[in-house]
Parts: sequence; C-alpha cells; structure tokens
Amino acid sequence: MVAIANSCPINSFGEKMSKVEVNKKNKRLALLDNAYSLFIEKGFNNTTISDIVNRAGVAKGTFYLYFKDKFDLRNEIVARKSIEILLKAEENMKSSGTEPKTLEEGIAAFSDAILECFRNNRLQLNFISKNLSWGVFSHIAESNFSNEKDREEINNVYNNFLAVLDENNYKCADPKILLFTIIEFINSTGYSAIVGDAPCSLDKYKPYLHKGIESLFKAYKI
Amino acid sequence: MVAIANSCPINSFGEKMSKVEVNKKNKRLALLDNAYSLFIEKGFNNTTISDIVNRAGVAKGTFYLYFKDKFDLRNEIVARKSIEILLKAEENMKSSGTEPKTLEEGIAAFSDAILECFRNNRLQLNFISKNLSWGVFSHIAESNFSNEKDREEINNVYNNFLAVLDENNYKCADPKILLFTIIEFINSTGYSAIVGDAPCSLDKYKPYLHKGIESLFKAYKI
Amino acid sequence: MVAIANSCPINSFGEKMSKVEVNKKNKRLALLDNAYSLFIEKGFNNTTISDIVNRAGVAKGTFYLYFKDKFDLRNEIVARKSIEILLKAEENMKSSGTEPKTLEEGIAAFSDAILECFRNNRLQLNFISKNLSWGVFSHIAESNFSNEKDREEINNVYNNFLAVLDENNYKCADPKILLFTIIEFINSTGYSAIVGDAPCSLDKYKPYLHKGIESLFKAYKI
Amino acid sequence: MVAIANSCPINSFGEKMSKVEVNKKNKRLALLDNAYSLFIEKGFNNTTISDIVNRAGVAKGTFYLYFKDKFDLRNEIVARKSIEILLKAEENMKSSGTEPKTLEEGIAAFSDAILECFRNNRLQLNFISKNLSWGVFSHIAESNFSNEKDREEINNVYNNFLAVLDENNYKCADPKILLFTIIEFINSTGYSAIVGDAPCSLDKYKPYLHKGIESLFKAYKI
DNA sequence: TATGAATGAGTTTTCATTCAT
DNA sequence: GATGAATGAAAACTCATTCAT
Repeated sequence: MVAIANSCPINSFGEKMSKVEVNKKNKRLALLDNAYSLFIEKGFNNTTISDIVNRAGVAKGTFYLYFKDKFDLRNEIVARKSIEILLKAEENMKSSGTEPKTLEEGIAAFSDAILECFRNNRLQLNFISKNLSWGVFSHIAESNFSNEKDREEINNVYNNFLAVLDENNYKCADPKILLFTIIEFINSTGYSAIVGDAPCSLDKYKPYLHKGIESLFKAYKI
Repeated sequence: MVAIANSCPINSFGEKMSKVEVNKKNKRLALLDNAYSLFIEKGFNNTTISDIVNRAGVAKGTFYLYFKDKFDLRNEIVARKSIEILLKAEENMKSSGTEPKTLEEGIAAFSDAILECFRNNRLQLNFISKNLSWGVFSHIAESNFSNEKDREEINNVYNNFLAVLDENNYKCADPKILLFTIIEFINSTGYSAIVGDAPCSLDKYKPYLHKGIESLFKAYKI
Repeated sequence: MVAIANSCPINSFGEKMSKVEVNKKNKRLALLDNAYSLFIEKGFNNTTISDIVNRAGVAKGTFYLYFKDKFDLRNEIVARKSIEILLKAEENMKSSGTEPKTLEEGIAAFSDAILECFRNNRLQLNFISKNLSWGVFSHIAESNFSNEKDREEINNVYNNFLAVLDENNYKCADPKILLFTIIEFINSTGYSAIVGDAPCSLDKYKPYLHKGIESLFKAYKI
Repeated sequence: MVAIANSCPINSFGEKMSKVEVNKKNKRLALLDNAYSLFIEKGFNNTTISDIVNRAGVAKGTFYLYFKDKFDLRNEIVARKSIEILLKAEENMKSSGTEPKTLEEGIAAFSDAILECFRNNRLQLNFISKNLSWGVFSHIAESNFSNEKDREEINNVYNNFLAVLDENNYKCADPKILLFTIIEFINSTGYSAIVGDAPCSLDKYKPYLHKGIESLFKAYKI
C-alpha cells in the first residue's frame, strides 16, 4: 500500500484544513496512488475497482465518493503524471549544463529526460505514453475536476518552453504547434523503440531522434 | 451483416479449393469483417464475442475454431488494415502526378493519402491509428497466423519505398529507420489533429506536417 | 425542495412551542413532504433515503432520528394522504348542491370527488390507491406514531358518513361494512379505469360505477 | 426444489420435441415454479435472482437466457396464476350443484371459489390479489411472451362467463364491464377481509359480498 | 466441423445504516 | 441534536469458454 502523507494541511482557500478535510484528501490520494501502481502493474483493463480499494485500504463504496468510475480516475492520473514528466523534462533542459548552451543542446536534454523517464519505467510507458500528448493539456485546462494548481502547472510547462526559446532568440510562427509537434515526435518514436525495440533499440535510435528534432526546429524557424 | 464472398476459390498452394475449404475461408472472413466493423463502431473493449458471431452469422463455438481469443482476432485485423492503408498511400505517392516529380512532392502525396484515409473514416482512426506503426511489420513478419500473401505485401510496401528513394537518387544510412520515423510522425501528429483538433485543425496543420517531413528527409540524407 | 413552513407554533399540549420544538417539527415535515413527492415521482422502491434527505435538505443521519426506516415513513404518509382525500370527498358530498338532495346524489358526489382526486394526479394514484382502504383506518387508530389529531380526523370521516345516512333516514345493519364496501368498490374499479383504461375509460365507466354504488346501498338497506 | 416434469414432449407446432427443446422447456418451468414459491414465501422484493437460480438448480447466467429480468419473470407468473384461479372459479360455478341452479347461486359459487383459493393460501393472496384484475387479460392478450395456449385459456374464461349468462337468459349492455366490476369487487373486498380481517372476518363478510354481487347483477341487467 | 445452451466466476454499482465529530 | 464520511454486504448482470449433441 502506498503511504499516505500530507505534510501541509492547508486547503485551496489558504485556510487550515480540518481533520475531516485532511482525511478526505488523504483517501483521495490513496486511491489515486494505488490505482496508478495497479494500472502500470496489470494494465488498466485488468485492474478492478476491488483491486484498487483493497490496496488503498478503503471500502468499496468509498471509491464512489471520490470518482464517478474507473475512467474518471484514469483521466486524473494520466493528467497528473504527464505534467510531472514534462516538468521534469523542462527542469532537465534548463539545468543539464551549468554554462550557457545552445538551443539544440537544451532540446536534446528535454527529449532525453522524457525518454529516460520512460525507459526507467517501461510499465509506466505503456500506461502513459499514448496519452502524453497535446490532448492532456486541453483536458486539464477545461476539466472541472482539475484544481487551480493543476492548471497553473500546465501554464508553467508552456511558459518555460517559451522562455527557453526566447533566451535563444528563437522565433517561430506558432510556438504551440512547435511544442506539439516535438512532443508527439518524441513520444511516438520513443514508444516504439522502447517497447518494441522497433525498428531498433532506443540507444541506436537516439541520434536519429536528436537529428530529427533539430531539423524540425529549423524547419519551423522564421 | 457483412456479405460473405469469395470470387476466387484458389487456396494458398494454387490448387482449386474444395467446397469445405471455401466454406472455412468464408467463415473466417466473415468473422474478420464483422469484428472489424464492430470494433470501429463500438470499440474493441465494448465488443463481445457474442456480438461478433451474431453479426457474422455463425455459432459461438465456431469462433474458437478460427481464433484463440478476441486479441488474436484483433491482431490480424490491425495488420491487414494497416497494410491496406500503406499500399494505398504508396499508390498515391507514385501516381499523384503523371509527369516526373520531386521526392518532396511524392512524400507529401504519401502522407496526405494516409491522412485522408483517416479523415474519411474517423472511427477507423480510433481503432487503427495507434497500431499503425512499425510494430505491425514485425508482427506480420513473425506471426504464424499470417499467411504468405500478407508477408509478401509487407515486403511490397517496403520495396516500393526503396524504389521511390532510388528513382530520386536519395541516399541515407538506414532507409528502414527513415520510413519508421516518417510513419510515426504522420500518424501521431495526424491523430491528434483529426481526432482532437489539437492543437489545431488538420488543414491548418498540414503545411507544418509537410515541412516537418521534408526536414526529416533532409536531416537523414547522406 | 418543498418549503418548510409552520404558521402556528403550538404543540399538542396547546403550549407555545420552543424554537427547538418548532425546528424538529419542521424537519419531520420536510422529510414527509419530500419523501411523498419522491414516492409519487419515482415510486417507493426506486426512492432512496439519500434522495429523501437531499431533497429535504437535512443530513443522512437525521433521517434516523425521526423514522425507523423507509417503511415507517411510508405508513405515515399513506395514512395522512388517505384521510385528506376522504375528507375532501365528504366535503364534496355535503356541499355539492346547496338545496336538499337525495342520498344517491350525495354518494355520487362522494365517489366522484375521490375519482377526480386521483384523475388529477395519476402519479398519486399509483402510490395511494391500493392503500386507500379500510386498513388505513385501523392503522391510524392503533399506531403509536399517529397523534391525537390524526385519530380525531378519522373519527370525523366516519361520523360525517353516519350523519349523512341519518339525514336521509337510511338505516342498515352495519354502517361500517357499508362504508368499507363502498370505498373498496370505488377504489378498485376506479384504479383500473384510470390507470389502465381497462376495461374502458373512466368517463365511460362512471355511470356503471354510480349505478353499482346505488344498488349496493339498496342491497344493504334494512 | 420444485420437481421438473414433462409428460408430453410435443412442441407448439405439434412436432415431437427434441431432447434439447424438452430440456429448455423444463429449465424455464423450473425457474417459473421456484420463483413463484419464493415470491409467496419471501415477497417479490426480498427474492433475489440468486435465490431463484439456486432453488431451481441452474446457473446464474441461465436465468438471463430465459427472462429479461425479475420483472419479466413476475409478469408471466402473475398471468399464469390468475388464469388458473379464474378457471377453477368458473369450474366451480358450473359444477357446484348438479341440478339446474339460478344465476345467483352460480355467481356465489364463482366468487366463493376465488375467495377459498386465496384463503387456502394467504401467502399467494399477497402476491396475486392486487394483480388479479382486468389488466391481466389485456396483458396476456397483447404480450408477445405469452403463447397461443395462454391466449386461448383467457378466451375460455370469458366465453364460459358468457355461456353462463346465456343459459340463465341474463342480458346486459356490456358483459365485459359486468365481469370486470364483479372481479374487482370480489378481489378488493376479499383481500381486506382475508388479510386484514378488516372491517370483519371473511365469514362474517361473505353474506354482504353475495348480496352485493347480486345487486350489481340486477343493476346492470337490461 | 458446427452448434448454441449452459456455466459461474467476476465485476460494477447501490444504499441502508453507523458513528466519530 | 445534527452531520455526512465511511462502510461493506448484497444485488444485478456480463461474457469468455466449454462441451454434449
């Protein structure tokens, strides 16, 4: 069972959370965390609600107090995990070298961070990969389930990206389309290479991937 | 119910097929065709074996004479449909213009053919898209379910591609990786644009797609 | 949500009710009223305690402070509503014509009042009809849930009936049995005609109903 | 478990039934019979499908091969049992005395047969009574579940009734409405008297019942 | 080969009731 | 008294798979 922890009992209005509020938040997190681990262990279709509540240590009925059904739960997990991965990748892009570096180096660091994330957790890849795409952004931006914090983080991801372009004096017609194209490119080719070793191993493919991304940047530059 | 038809009762050894052989082949085809239509109508998970046999007009038990289970059936369908689409795309690439044309024009025609295939059948896209990838090729090449004919067709797809490169004096280190990268690129970005209109409509995205593919070709050229 | 109102805060001992007492009475009424509206909207079996407390605007646990369970609640509702309908019917019987009228005319007015009550609210009919019977009287007379006021009203219904017979010099062996027979007769045939249009519409059936009641009165006359 | 018996394996087309056909018919009957006994023992709402299949000795899924749900099953049972009771009552009406008897005597025998049926099985009464009404006739007449035989038997009930009227030279405007009125009258007052002893015991009430029916016959006579 | 009735484990979902706050 | 989060037993229904015919 994934540990329940809540170091900062402050609710979204900045007020101190009541014991009940804290408890509810923990139950919700317990469900999310344990469902996630089950999804990547057994796959979404093979995970039952019974599995989830058992591992989370709550009663069956409790599940339905927090989520409409298994799909509702999945949507939230995919969104949260995708943001996590992207933030990590951006972090990597900015900090990979201490001294000033070219845009190309930054992009390579960005894509490698995503790929390593997946490689380190092949199981996670199967669950997230095909969902880590532009759709995630719109989903969170519009969903009334996602809280303010989630939305903020998405904007962070995008703004970070813009900042990096700016620092490198890179200009293009539509940065959104550029980011979208890059993410889809990394994700789709990386998936095949990691999961299927097709058409070759990830290590063999990486140079092609970097070269490909570089060329896309050039192609969309004004 | 999709009609069962077999205009050419010749088996894979080139012999005239017996009535029994023809019958068996028809049953198999009926299952494949009707399962396909159900998968794109209701989705794979929501289609039951009962649904399939009902629509195919055969008994439940008969299903298990031809396929191990629903997954076995799906694999074969994805493979067949993917090849169909790729062949059509290559046909388009070669014949789009009558007079000699550049490689870039050919590639654009190739990718557009795939995208139009999907746009014309959004439902099919949901089922095939994420499976139309390099994995398909290996699957068919190795599967003991797929017959000689399927394998031949795959080689055709690849050989056609090589021929086009050759005609245009295009040389690269590994044509397989090039083809793989292109297919994944079209498929992943096209899916998002068609299904989700994200980050923009397909029509708005197409120029970016063409430019992207062109740049990839250049990047991998020796 | 049905409005909670209590214009006359006097308790059953004639004393002015405390704020707490008023509050409790209002909660109870809110539960009764909203449960009733739900029962006729969705049926008894399809109404949950959650539905009731939600609409009544009280907490789940509060329900159990006032009623043992859903059945307890239903019994009280049926009794209250039945009395309401009967009183209305008697009122109609007495006041339908201003000048002196025959017993037959009075009885017709009585039965029509009940039928119109139901016709105006087909939904109510489904819930009440099969319960509007002699059993109701005994239930209230004996129940320790029902208060003094309810019991009084039942006696009123019966005494009114006796008075009408008396005014018309009608004598029979057992007026209770007569009233019982008449009520069951109206209720059972009326239900079928209104709900099922079987064997004919209520309007077509009414003359038969009146003739039937008239004949029953004659049959039981001494 | 109610015994499965089938003495005459002839299907509705007059053909000899195959072993499979016989088996299916027996399964269906086992479900009907055992569900019925459970309904009158525990009530409809308190009987689960598990209860039914356990007692019938078939698997859970088998239930759904024969009935849509519990309500579908109930409808068929009510219809069958109602016809049974009515046929028995008519039999009694015709044969109660060997010598020629008056219509009044016949009617009394008819109503007494229904009442005795219920009295002998108070439990059955709770389940059937409120459903033994005109609605049953229309239900069966229209239902596509009921077979030809059921429909025939209903016509028998009605034709028998007409025959008895004819033998006694009784004429009325609408025999259907007469039969409807009588059945509802017996059923509603009898229910109260048997189940609730309200307003008095059945034995005490019977003379009133007979007198009431007699008066209704007179009232509707032309 | 082909059938389709039968199976029953497995899954989702509901909801009356409790009880700590 | 009032609350409402939590419970978990219980119910309906599904469906892949088998096997006697």
